[in-house]
Amino acid sequence: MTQHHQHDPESADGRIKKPRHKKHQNQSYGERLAADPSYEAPRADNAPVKGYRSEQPRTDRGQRPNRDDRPTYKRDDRPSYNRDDRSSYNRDDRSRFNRDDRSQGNRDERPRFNRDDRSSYNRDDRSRFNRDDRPRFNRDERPRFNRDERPRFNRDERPSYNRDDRPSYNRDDRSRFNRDDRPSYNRDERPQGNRDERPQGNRDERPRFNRDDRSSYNRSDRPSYNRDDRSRFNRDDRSQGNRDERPSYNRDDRSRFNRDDRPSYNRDERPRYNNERDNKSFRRDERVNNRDDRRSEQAEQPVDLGTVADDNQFAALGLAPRLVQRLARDGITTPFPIQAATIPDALAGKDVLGRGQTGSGKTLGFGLPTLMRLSGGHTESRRPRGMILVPTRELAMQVHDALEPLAHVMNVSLKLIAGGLPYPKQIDALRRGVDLLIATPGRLIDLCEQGAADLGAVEVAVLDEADHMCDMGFMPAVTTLLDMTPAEGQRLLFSATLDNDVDKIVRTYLKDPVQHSTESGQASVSTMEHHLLVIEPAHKQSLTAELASRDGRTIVFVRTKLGADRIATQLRDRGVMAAALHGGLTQGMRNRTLDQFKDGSVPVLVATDVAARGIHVDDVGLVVQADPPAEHKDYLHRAGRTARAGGKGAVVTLVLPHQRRGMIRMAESAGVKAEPVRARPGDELVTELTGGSKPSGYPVKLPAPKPQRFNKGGGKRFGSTRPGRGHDSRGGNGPRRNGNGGRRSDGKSYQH
DNA sequence: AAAAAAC
Repeated sequence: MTQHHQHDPESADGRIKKPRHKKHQNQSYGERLAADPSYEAPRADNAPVKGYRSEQPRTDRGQRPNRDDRPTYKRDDRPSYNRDDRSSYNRDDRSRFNRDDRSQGNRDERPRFNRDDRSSYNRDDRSRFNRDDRPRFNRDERPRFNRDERPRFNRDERPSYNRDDRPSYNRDDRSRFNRDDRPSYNRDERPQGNRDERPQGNRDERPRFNRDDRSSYNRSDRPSYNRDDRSRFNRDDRSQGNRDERPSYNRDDRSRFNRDDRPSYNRDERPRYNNERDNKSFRRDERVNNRDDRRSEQAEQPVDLGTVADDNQFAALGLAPRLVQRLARDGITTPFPIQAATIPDALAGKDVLGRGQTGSGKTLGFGLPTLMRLSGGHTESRRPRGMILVPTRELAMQVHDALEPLAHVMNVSLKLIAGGLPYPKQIDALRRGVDLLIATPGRLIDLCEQGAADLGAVEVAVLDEADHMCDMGFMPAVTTLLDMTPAEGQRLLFSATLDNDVDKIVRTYLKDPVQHSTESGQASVSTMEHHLLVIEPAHKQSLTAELASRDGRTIVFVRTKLGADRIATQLRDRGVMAAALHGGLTQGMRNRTLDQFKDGSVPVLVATDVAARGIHVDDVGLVVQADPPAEHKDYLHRAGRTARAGGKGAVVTLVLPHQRRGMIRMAESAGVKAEPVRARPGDELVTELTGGSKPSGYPVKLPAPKPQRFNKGGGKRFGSTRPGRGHDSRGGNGPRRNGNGGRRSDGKSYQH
């Protein structure tokens, strides 16, 4: 920029100068003043400067005086607030407010406010507001609410509310309750009740209540309540109740609940849960020894898992035979594309960036290499060597359950670290030394801060659903945890989509990552159909109910937690068995609801986006988005709950008119080919989607939770030592609220 | 922008 540029806004003294108007650009001030005498020359350099640089007193500029210049606030100088100096507030000197001297204010002389003379407020005299003349609100002409013509509420005609006419409530007229006429309650006049005249009631003559004469209440004569004389309840004489002879309640003799015979709940013999509790010793050194013993023992005698077919492609990826055998036992013999792509690289120790659609098998994609790597190593107390981070507790459970049998054959111990379940077990497991953690961020950070866990030995760190983990809210937690892991460790990052701030994480934490994207980040499952229904707001409820009343499993997605509760209730009121799932419920409720959805007793799940990602339930035939998703990624995640594993599925999005444009754009970016269609309840399209079944209209109730008798704690996971409290590990009454106590971590309150 | 994630 040249020094004398025409538009250089800075003048020599550094003040901002307004550029001249274009029209007068070539005129000097003199010339312009000559042409227009009213023209005021612009401020010269010595002209008074306005604003804070001005020499002008602040008060002249309409500002309050500077602190030191303000005289009026000095305590002793203030004239007006000194009580005794006030002139105008002196009570007796007031002229205008002197009660008796006011000319206008004399009550009886004021013309306008004289009660009876006021024209406009006088009820009967008002002209404008005269009751009978108002055209639209004329009281008497309104047919239904006309005061005097209403037959039922006319004051004088109502029989029952007239004070004096009411027969029954007039105190003195009551016939039945007249004090003096009541015969039976007057103490002295009762014929029977006179104390001395009662024939039977004479204290000493009454036979039946004589203390000593009673037969049945005589203490010594009662046979059945005498503690030692009872025959049936005599402890030692009971034949059936004898502790050692009762068959069914004897703890050790029960056949069905015999601890050692139950296969699945026996802690020590369950094959899949075997990891931590093998040893009965509580002394740490012994436990460690036992643990090592177990390892070598199992290594010597591997379970016979069947043979590996020659063409098993998992074997070709470089996985251990035992792992391949275990997979084959579950019928998993052909790797999904994402697995085939990432497993070799991950096994080679490289950092991997995996992008695959929901349901594409990402869990095994990172799980198998992780287990391979951790197998056979040595884990110190509190220093796990592997960590898998997931965004929701449900997902953590799912990953844990999926990897558990595989971890078992690889002799890798793993532990679910998530909120909502008791600390002690997690802390114990860590202290004992657990190889692999599957964790949600909050609890893991908590445990690290407590000193229960140390991530300094983590060789493999996995981030599942990375794009979600890189959300604004999650990012700090995730970076905190990744910062605690050694930089030279291997990092695997898996996600359906790789946008958001994923690249920030990738740049910071991954070394030369190998990227594998098996599919585009778009909807490409051919067995999934998409429908955008443009609906009237008033039809939303009934349409949702119609769609959800179909046979088979349905997930209804809504935007907010309150919305989930509300719609679930509405659906049940209309006869559709539905339950809400969101993060505001107790972990126990969340588990129960998900279990009920999985076992089919509740076919409709109304969920927030807590269920949008990763949750796998078979045979969800329809996803209804009662509220459109916030963005296209959410659409894909939600849609991914249906048409899993090659099944068929439909996604129906209810779109309100004002959401139409945004929804079309979203569908485009999601790669969904669907035209918005107008729809109302009962339409053919809706019938087609639901198979024609309609909600019954009769309210239904949620199934009661299964009675949990011997399986203490009430569930297959999150077992509490206190029966009856479900999974809620907290004390106290009332529902457990959101994990952070009903308060958001960002300090705002929930608003809906 | 809500939801999720710790007591």
